[in-house]
Amino acid sequence: MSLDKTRRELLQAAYTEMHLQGFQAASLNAILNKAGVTKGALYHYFRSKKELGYAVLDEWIQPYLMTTWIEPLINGTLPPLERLKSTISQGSEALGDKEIQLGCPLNNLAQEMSPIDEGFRQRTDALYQAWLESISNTLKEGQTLGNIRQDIDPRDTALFILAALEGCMSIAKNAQSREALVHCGKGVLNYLDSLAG
Amino acid sequence: MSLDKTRRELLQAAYTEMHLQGFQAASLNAILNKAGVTKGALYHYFRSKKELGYAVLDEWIQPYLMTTWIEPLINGTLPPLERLKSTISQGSEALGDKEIQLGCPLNNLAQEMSPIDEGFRQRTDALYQAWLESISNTLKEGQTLGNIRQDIDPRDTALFILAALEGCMSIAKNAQSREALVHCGKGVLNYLDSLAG
DNA sequence: ATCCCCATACATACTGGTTGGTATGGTATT
DNA sequence: AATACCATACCAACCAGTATGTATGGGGAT
Repeated sequence: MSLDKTRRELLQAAYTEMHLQGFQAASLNAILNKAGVTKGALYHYFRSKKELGYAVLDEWIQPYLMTTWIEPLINGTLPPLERLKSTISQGSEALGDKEIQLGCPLNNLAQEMSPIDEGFRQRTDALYQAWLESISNTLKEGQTLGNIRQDIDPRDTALFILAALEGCMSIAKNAQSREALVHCGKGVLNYLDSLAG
Repeated sequence: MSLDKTRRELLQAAYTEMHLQGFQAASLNAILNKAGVTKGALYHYFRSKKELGYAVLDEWIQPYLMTTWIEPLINGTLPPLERLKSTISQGSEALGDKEIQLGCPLNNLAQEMSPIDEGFRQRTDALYQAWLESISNTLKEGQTLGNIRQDIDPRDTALFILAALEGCMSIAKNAQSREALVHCGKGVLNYLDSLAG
């Protein structure tokens, strides 16, 4: 019976290294060092570097996205608009300084890999679609409840909110500054307020 | 007398390759092939791959940013809010399909390199600051003219606009879709309209 | 005008190191 | 005994960078 401990440590090490260096620049030897195993272990569990990268997306980044950004929108008890605002606030505040400097891992991979590898692109796109749908549904719910303006298109608005969020992360990453993230996040929250109706 | 034709072709080839693959994954040999020269030429004009990357930012990306995104804000004759909207519209429409798929070259480099190389980070940050200031000044001008709301902070708002713009580019890049860019851009323009006052 | 001098502007060939990937072998578990 | 699990050793390909060679053209001396 296997607990796949080695596999999990490989995934974690790969995630860390990819988050720091990007996928292409992430060295397998560096990952192996960090995980404390050797090439034999790696190629026992994964057929190639690319499949390791796919697994990081499927088994590491996706769960994080679900639990801290999507599920609070689905399962939350607050009114829709407040639920959106609190999810964004909490998600941002939960970020450590290092995570701000390194940026959103999903966005990083999407930006780096989507033009050059279809497998990565499909995965990142699927995650964005799920995220988008959770925001869009929350907006729709607010519209039926009557406390979100009726004249906005939920999908377009959700797309814009998502873009603004990722943009804030990008700005903060480049400025290497939590303050930039806070200022930019304030803009997002102000925009959300403008959706009340 | 030298027209630095070789140097310019190296810069252009490096820009293209970096735009497609990213800086780290851009192969010098691929750049040399594309430019039609050899290593001797490259290392005659640039001391290292990194300095070539810096030069691409300084001499290729910066001019593009200035002429199509910043100077229209400074020299434009439209009223401030319309000037912002038209600059954004025109800048977006000028993008070819390939450029949408490959994303904003400034954002690409910023995302990839800012956590791991201070030289890149300083350059991309300086460009973002210049961009930010041009937007911020346009907002201020609108406030003094009275057709932009007085209760918004120009710098914070400019930061949010910039984040939203870069976010739209990111979303469109990952979706590989001009339609996504258009929908998302609509959100930006709507937001800008909400600043009128 | 012509010779030399030498810097500029590249091309060619090569280096040590790293890359992702493989082949093989051993060991523990079932 | 067979399979899962993983370490070691090795590979060709590629990497950025360097050492060296060479063609060219302009400037000064004659």
